[in-house]
Amino acid sequence: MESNTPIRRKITLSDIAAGCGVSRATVSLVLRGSPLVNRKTRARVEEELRRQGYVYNRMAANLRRRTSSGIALVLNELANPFFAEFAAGVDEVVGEAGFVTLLGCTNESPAREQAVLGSLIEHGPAGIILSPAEHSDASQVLAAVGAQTPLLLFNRELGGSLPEFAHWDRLTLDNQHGTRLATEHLIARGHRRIAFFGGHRDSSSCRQRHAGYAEAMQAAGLPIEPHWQVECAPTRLAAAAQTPALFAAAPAPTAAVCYNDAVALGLVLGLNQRGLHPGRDFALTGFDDIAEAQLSAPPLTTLAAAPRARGRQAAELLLQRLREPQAEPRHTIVPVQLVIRESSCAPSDRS
Amino acid sequence: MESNTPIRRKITLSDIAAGCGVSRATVSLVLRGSPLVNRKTRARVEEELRRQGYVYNRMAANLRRRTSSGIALVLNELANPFFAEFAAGVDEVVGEAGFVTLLGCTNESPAREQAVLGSLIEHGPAGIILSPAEHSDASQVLAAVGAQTPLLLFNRELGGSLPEFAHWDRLTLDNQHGTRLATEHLIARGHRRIAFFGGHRDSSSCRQRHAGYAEAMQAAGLPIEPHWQVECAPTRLAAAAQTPALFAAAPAPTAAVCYNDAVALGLVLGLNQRGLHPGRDFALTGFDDIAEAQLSAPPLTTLAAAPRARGRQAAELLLQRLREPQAEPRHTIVPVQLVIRESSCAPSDRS
DNA sequence: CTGAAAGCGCTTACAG
DNA sequence: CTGAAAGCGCTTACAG
Repeated sequence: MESNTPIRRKITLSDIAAGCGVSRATVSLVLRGSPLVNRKTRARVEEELRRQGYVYNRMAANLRRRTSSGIALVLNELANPFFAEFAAGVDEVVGEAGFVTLLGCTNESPAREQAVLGSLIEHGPAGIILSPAEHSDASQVLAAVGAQTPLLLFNRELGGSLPEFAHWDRLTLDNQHGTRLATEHLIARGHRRIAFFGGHRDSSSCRQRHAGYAEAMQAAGLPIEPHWQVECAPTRLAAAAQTPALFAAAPAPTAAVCYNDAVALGLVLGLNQRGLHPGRDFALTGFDDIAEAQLSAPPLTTLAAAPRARGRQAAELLLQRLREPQAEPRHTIVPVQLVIRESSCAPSDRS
Repeated sequence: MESNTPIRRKITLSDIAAGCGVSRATVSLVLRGSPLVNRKTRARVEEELRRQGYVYNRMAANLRRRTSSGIALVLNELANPFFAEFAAGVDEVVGEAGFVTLLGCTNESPAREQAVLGSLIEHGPAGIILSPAEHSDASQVLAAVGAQTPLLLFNRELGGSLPEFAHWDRLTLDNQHGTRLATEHLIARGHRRIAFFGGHRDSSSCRQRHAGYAEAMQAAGLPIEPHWQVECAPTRLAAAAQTPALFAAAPAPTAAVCYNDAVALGLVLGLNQRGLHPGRDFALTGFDDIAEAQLSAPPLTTLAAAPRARGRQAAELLLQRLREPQAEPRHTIVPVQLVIRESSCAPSDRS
């Protein structure tokens, strides 16, 4: 609650009014571009604003008008290039609309998420874009932000049940359809023993991606061995370390649908360590199309979500909500695009 | 100047005061943790705060106290992983100190930088951390932010001369020393024909990195051929496209110090296209140690700047400045660490 | 220990 | 077309 910092005296409306012999009201009308003000008066005031180097105090104006010019952006992880691109997209649209982005990172900790939301909400943002931390809970979030402030949920579902009266919009990727495409692609190339690799099953995006994989396998009448479904943290390191689990029992898979690109790149490392050449004797796909994907060896077949465009979209959805507070909550599901590169081009006949 | 959005009625101090029969002043004292309030009164007020779901309006408080709880973070490029990590570091420290981060991206455009700074300054931030856009000019920045708000310059120098009365702190990487280390490393491995590849000479960091290279070459008594100094945009694509320029004339270099990792990875591509194997028949180094560096083929020898730590450091320097507004402006130069990986291990005898 | 009053910098009916 | 007055939600001397 503490920890602010004094700032030095600044020029105010009163200084300008005094400086050119009009009332504060008139200066305010000039600032807000009102047509009521006489041209000559306006010119005089504008000259004085320039002369004294006036800077508008938007916080004071917001207080008086009971408005807000901030949009809070709360991310589970900013260092991840996917979210960095997303944030850049959000900030573009937020800025174009004359708002300012209030940033908060939670580092995947629901406790930090509570703290961050609590701090941001005190600044009275017009709306919130939240990409929840893993295991973040709907009722906790509601307690932190209240039901007044419009909120857009991005990327993940919240745990617990979303209270009816919280009209939150959602923007999510079509995870399930994405991995279904990837799996069908591998099947079309002749693979029959396909693994699902990486991620934690308690994350909603992982469950959805796994479901798309399982769906495609079932539709093709292909069985799924238990040891083809390996969980691990969604990082390169963890994925490299877990690679042996795929080959712990016979029959070994000839291909893998990975939870995301980080996991896929880790699997590439793990395969290399076993003397396998991904793209030649093992096929794999990722998810996200991060910058590294097209540069890795081999280049990664993956699912592109266009994170910057998603950021712009998220901001636009939120701005729209601000315009129509009463409209029905919307759930926007974004299709995801299969980008075919060499990593999935291994033949399946290496059985 | 327009474009705000109405928010619904919220619980205020007056509601709480009325709700438990005390004055607004008393409630305020409770909120700010004053020891003046009777225990029983405090308990009653706190209960009422909870009951009504009060949320503190920090903007109103800031206005009255003439304080600010915002730190503006203005970045030339957020999508770049280096700056994403940096931003995450800044936000950590800013949040820990009870401030909130106001984000603005400029996408390397001085015009957008002006707009972003203009918008942020209206929100009265306590301080600003600015990583300038290329070609951003000191007097422009000063015009946008004024001399009142403490500003910390990160990463790049501003064009034009910095007015004396703007006491801006600076935090920069020791670019020159970094590339000197890289060049010396290549020389120690026996290379004598070493190129400096990528970047634009009108960026201050590029000039500094080139100077470190030239310094090491000169110290070793090695000549520098004109065609070993190739400029290009600091992207993979541009670097790949410019690779042939290194080999346009004899004698060809056997190694290159690259402006940054993106350029180095592009050079890797360009070399591959010529049938050369970096790390085997050509040695190269990068700068930044981005995540891809250790994963590329071959892994990249590079200079690590630890961007998240730099972000924390930048925020701490700014907070310190807020505590001591009158202290002398500081220029902090951060050493950068040589991380040796396979890309620089090509022997030099392929002449 | 508590309350009445003034004021942060703005905006907006309402008169004139 | 312009000004006097009230008020956004808070804080802080100042009395009592």
